[in-house]
Amino acid sequence: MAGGKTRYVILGLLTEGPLSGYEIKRRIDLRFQFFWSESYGQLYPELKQLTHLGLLTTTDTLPDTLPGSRNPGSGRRSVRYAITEAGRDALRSWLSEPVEKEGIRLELLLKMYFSREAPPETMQAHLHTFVQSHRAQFLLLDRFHEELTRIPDPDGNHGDILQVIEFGRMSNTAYLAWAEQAMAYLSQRGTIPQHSTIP
Amino acid sequence: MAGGKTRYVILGLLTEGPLSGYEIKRRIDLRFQFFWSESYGQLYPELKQLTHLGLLTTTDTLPDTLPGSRNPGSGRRSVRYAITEAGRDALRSWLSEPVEKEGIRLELLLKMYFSREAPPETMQAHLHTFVQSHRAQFLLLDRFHEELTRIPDPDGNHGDILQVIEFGRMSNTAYLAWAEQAMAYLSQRGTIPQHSTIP
DNA sequence: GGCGGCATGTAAGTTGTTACATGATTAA
DNA sequence: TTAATCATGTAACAACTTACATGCCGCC
Repeated sequence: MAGGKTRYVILGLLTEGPLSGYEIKRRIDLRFQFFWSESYGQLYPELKQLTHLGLLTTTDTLPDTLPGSRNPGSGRRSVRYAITEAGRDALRSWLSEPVEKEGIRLELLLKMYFSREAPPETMQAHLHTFVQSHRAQFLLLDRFHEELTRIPDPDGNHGDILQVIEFGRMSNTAYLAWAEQAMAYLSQRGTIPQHSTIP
Repeated sequence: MAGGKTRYVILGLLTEGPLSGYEIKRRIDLRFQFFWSESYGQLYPELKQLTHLGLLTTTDTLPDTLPGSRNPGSGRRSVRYAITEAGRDALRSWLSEPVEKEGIRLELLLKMYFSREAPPETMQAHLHTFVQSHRAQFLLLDRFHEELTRIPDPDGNHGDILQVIEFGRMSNTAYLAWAEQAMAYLSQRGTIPQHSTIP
């Protein structure tokens, strides 16, 4: 009973307006990248099930349904999903339920913990990759933030999302600061051999 | 091919000395609590398999094998596992492989993102729980740190572990700082209704 | 005599990933 | 014409959790 959150990610995203499965995936990859992920193998079956449960409705955009299209008979097929009132209820009910225990798994820390078994260069390389990917995350965060500010927000609904971005920024900052420290430690450890023999 | 890390957690932990399955579980729960978790359902079958592969050896401590025991025939049964040279090789080889992409899933942020669908009190309650659990994590981190300093470390091998603890402290600090900010935001959002009507 | 901690294990079920299959459209 | 992106979907597999079953030991 730990999983099954895919459902609420979908429902939540659709409160912003109707989307296709592909678009949902893209939003998750771009916006949620630093705290969530979903695969098509989860997404599509769940969309089907949610529709079956009446929490979503579908509007199948067929090739020729686009009026005034330059090239008739064109236009990619796509299934757009929209949330129903029942779907909104399900989302709200989930929102009020307590957050389940988070099960984080950071392989980097596992390797750091056991790294006395390996030369310092190994961990330095891992940390380097870590730093790179978290620096890249900052850029994605900025891009998302920019995107958000370009969308008008009369009722101040963007505040919650801004908080999420803030989380990304703050945790990333901490991760990078730590990585720098750890790098310094490793280069120092590297110069000191097993047991210092004073000549 | 994403998982299968359980193996290396076991192998790594056993570099510190022989342990029973139960002790391994306990160490993971106490020391790795903020970045890793394992269940018995993973642990025991993996121990069996690793032994089968020759990466571990077992020493079954049977009730009457304790010499000089006050009460003969007593002593709990426990299977102690020790790492072999092949096991060490496997661990070292894994250490040198690149860290796989981390798949974090923070339900709290998901809820924060969609929280405009719920009253501010909901998120405030979730954040409260979040703060509590991360404050508790600090205590566990301190306990572990203390435990570590009590163990003599002639060759300076504890440095790597200290870095892991440092990660825990720094990220926790960031999480708590963020939570405070988010709390402040929510109480302010709470006082402002949908659209401010100036009388 | 019962509870909590020590200790080992399994079976069933759920969740999630990967790889594959398919095919249209657009731009180089 | 070929690669990239859009787009939907499934089957097989791997990983992981939960709940259960079992039993000893020491303490209150």
